[in-house]
Parts: sequence; structure tokens; C-alpha cells
Amino acid sequence: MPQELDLRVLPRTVQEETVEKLRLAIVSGHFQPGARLVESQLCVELGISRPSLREALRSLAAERLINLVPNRGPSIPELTWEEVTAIYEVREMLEVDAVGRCSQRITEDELEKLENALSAFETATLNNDSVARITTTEDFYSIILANCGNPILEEIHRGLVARISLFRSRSMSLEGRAISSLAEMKDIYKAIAARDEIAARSASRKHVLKAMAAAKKAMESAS
Amino acid sequence: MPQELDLRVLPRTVQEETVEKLRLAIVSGHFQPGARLVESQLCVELGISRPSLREALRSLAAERLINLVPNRGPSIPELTWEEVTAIYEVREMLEVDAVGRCSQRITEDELEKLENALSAFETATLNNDSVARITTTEDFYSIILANCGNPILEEIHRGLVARISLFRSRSMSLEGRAISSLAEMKDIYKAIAARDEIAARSASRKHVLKAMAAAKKAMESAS
DNA sequence: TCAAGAGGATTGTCAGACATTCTTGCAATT
DNA sequence: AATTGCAAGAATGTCTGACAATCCTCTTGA
Repeated sequence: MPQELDLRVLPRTVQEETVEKLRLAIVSGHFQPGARLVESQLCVELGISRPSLREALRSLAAERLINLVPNRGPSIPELTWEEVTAIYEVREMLEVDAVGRCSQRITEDELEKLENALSAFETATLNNDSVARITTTEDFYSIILANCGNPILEEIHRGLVARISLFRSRSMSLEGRAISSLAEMKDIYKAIAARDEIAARSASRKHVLKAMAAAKKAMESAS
Repeated sequence: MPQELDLRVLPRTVQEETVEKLRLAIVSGHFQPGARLVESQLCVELGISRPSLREALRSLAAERLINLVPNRGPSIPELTWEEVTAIYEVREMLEVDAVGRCSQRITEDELEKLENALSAFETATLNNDSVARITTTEDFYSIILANCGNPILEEIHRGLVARISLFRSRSMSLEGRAISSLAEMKDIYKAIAARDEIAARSASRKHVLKAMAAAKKAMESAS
């Protein structure tokens, strides 16, 4: 028997699509931090009913992508620097570990994908394409996380990164940040390719710390 | 002006209460893993309408406390050992770090609370009170997590522990597990009280690893 | 200027409805 | 006998409409 292939076409429900659309809108910065989301308004924009929208909002609230205060409605969180720091700290812990594990278990195929993602990021950086810079970074990390051997770690990391996506894109626009980010990611890639766990962890830690510093700078210059 | 006290009674909405009730029911094992939850049935039992229930279910699904498959309704997840392992691994990472941080920043007041929680667990263990054993363990960890200085870490840890609560209570019922768990927690407490970060981390890691081993044993004997 | 109150806007919650999908049991066919 | 096909029933996905409770704002009055 050939590979057990899953042919199910999983049905996309209205509210699943809504969650995705809203999530994308939020992490891409379409809504300002602190912005209030009005249910009736969103219903019209999304072309769905209020019950469906409210279900979607519950999902997003559980992911901490929106705040849901009773009787005041949903709003985009305004993160303080303390919260951002806390997120970066946990992200560091998870990501460093993921990179370390990845270096010991990634296959050659996946390694090649990783290299491609890195090249794509390099291209985006050189072209100063701010949208592509974000998506290619995401790709790079997705591959690492997908190959760390721990889906829970992957899931939590994704959630955390989503919450600070705005800071990430802002800091990536900082003078020189993309360039140095590229160098850091190359180090990570090299260490993984060399199967050097110690170096991989070290490179990863360095990268996250620098990213955090850049985020702080971006946050300060924004306020 | 005296202490800025927040006297707001934050309104408890129906579906907030519903989420809590259901969450408690799930983590306490009131529903069997794999059990299907029928909306109309739950509505009657909880005395709420279907829209409110569905909103609550969305929250729980985002917390991964239930599975929500389109057109098949909500069900209690049946965790495989791989998933449980993955959760324990991340828990280890977070918890070890939390204990380490806690040892460096906990106040004397909180330390006293921690000692009280430990005593309560000891009492529960000696009395063989399986319910109290769980709640007091939770208290012990809540205090540590609340004093690790990172609310995100706390939040994620809580979420993970909730997902494996069944395995925890089962393994705690294993012959001798509570006793040895008590010894491990005492070690953690002592290291924290001594402000010895290295020892605290080491004791914490040991505890999580043993807990995982016990969970595995419990899982095997159950199947 | 500031406090009190009225009005509108928004949310929380419910009831009811209907199309779609899943499940299940039974009959028919190979 | 096993499998297929089908039909009835159950459960879910989604919508409309409604109303009370709460919040926000603006006006009014002191």
C-alpha cells in the first residue's frame, strides 16, 4: 500500500475564515493598537452575521490577539514594554531550544528549504521589500519550528510571535536592522547545517536578544 | 490619597462563567477523553442558550481543551503519548526557568505562602486526600509562577498544565508517587528559600522529569 | 466650571428558524 | 455474507430579529 494519504477536504466554516481574516488583519497592523472593534461594523465589512463574528472574536481573544472587556467590546491590545519584554523572554527560551533541537534532527530536504528561505530573505532585504522581509522571515522560522520535533513548542511560539508582530515589522524597518538580522540568520543556518547544536543555540540566542533590542528601539522612537 | 484601590466589580458574563465551568469540568475529568459534547444537551445542563454556549466552546477550543471539528461538534481531546511528551518537554523548559527566576526574586511574604502551600500538600498526601493533593499542588505552583516575574510564562504554563491535568491526577494516584513528589517539592522549596538558583533549577528539572515518568507509567497502565 | 441626567450607541443574551452535514439502520444488490 | 445505497433522524453551521443592560457623550442646570 502506498503512502497513507489524507484526502479529506476539510470544510472551511465561515467563522474559521473569519478568524483567519481578522488574525491577518491584526498581525499585519491593519488595526491600530488600542483601536476598538465594533461588532456591527465588522459584520458588514466581513459580510457575516453577529453570532458568527462573536464566535470568531472569542477565538481571537483566547489567543490574546484582541482584548475582550465585557460591555465595552473588543479592542486591539496596547502592549506595554514590560509585556513585550516578557513575550520576548519566553520566545527566546522556546526559540533557542527549537533551533538547538532542529540542528540535530532536520533532514537534508528540509535543510534545503531552509536555505531557500534564507536566500529569499536576503533578496527581500537587498530589495528593501518590507512585506517580503516579514513573510520570508516567517518562512525561515516556520521551517525551523516545524523541524524541532515538538509541535507544542511550535504552536506556542507561533502564538507569541503573532502577538508581537507589529513590533517586529516596525523594528525590521529600522536602519540597518534587516542587514544585521540577515547576518544573524545566516549564522543560525550555518550552525544548523553544520549540526552544531551549541553554536546553533548560541546564534539563536544572540538573534533573539538583538531582535528584542531593536524592538525596544522601535518602540521608543514610536512613542 | 490612600492606595489607589480598584473597586470595580467586573461583570461576569454568562459565557465567561460557562467557560470556567466547562474548563473545570474538563480538567477535573468529568468528561472522558474522546467524549463528544452535544450542544443542545450542554445548553440544557448549563441553562444557557446555544449562541452563548458556542462562544464558550470557541474559547475552550482556542485553549486546546476541546477539539472542534466542523460538522462533527466538540469533543474532549484524546492525547497520544507523543503529544503528552511534547507538552511535558515545554513545561519542563518553562517551569525550570520559572523556578530559577522565582528563587532570585520572591519576597519573604510570598515565600511564607509557598511554605504553607507545601505544608498543605504534605497534609493532603498523608491523609491520602486525592482531591486536596491536586489543588494544593496547583497552589504551590501558582505561587512560584506568580513570582517568576514573567506573566506570559505564567499564562502559558497554566495552559499547558490544564491540558495534561488528567494525566497528572492519575499519576498522582500511583503508588508512592505523591510521597516522592512531596520530597521533590520540598527540595524545590528549600532551594528557593536558600535563594540558590542553580539548585532550584536542578530540583525543578528533576521534579518535572519524574512527573513525566510517572505520567507515562499511569498512561501505560490505563491502556 | 462642574455635576447630574437624558439619549443614543453598543454589547450581552436569547428564541427561533432553516440548510447542510453526519450518523445510523435497513433494504437491496453482488 | 459482505457491501452498497438510501432514507430518516440528529446535530451542527448560520442567519434574522429582538430586547434588556451597560457604556458613552452631550446637554442642561446649579
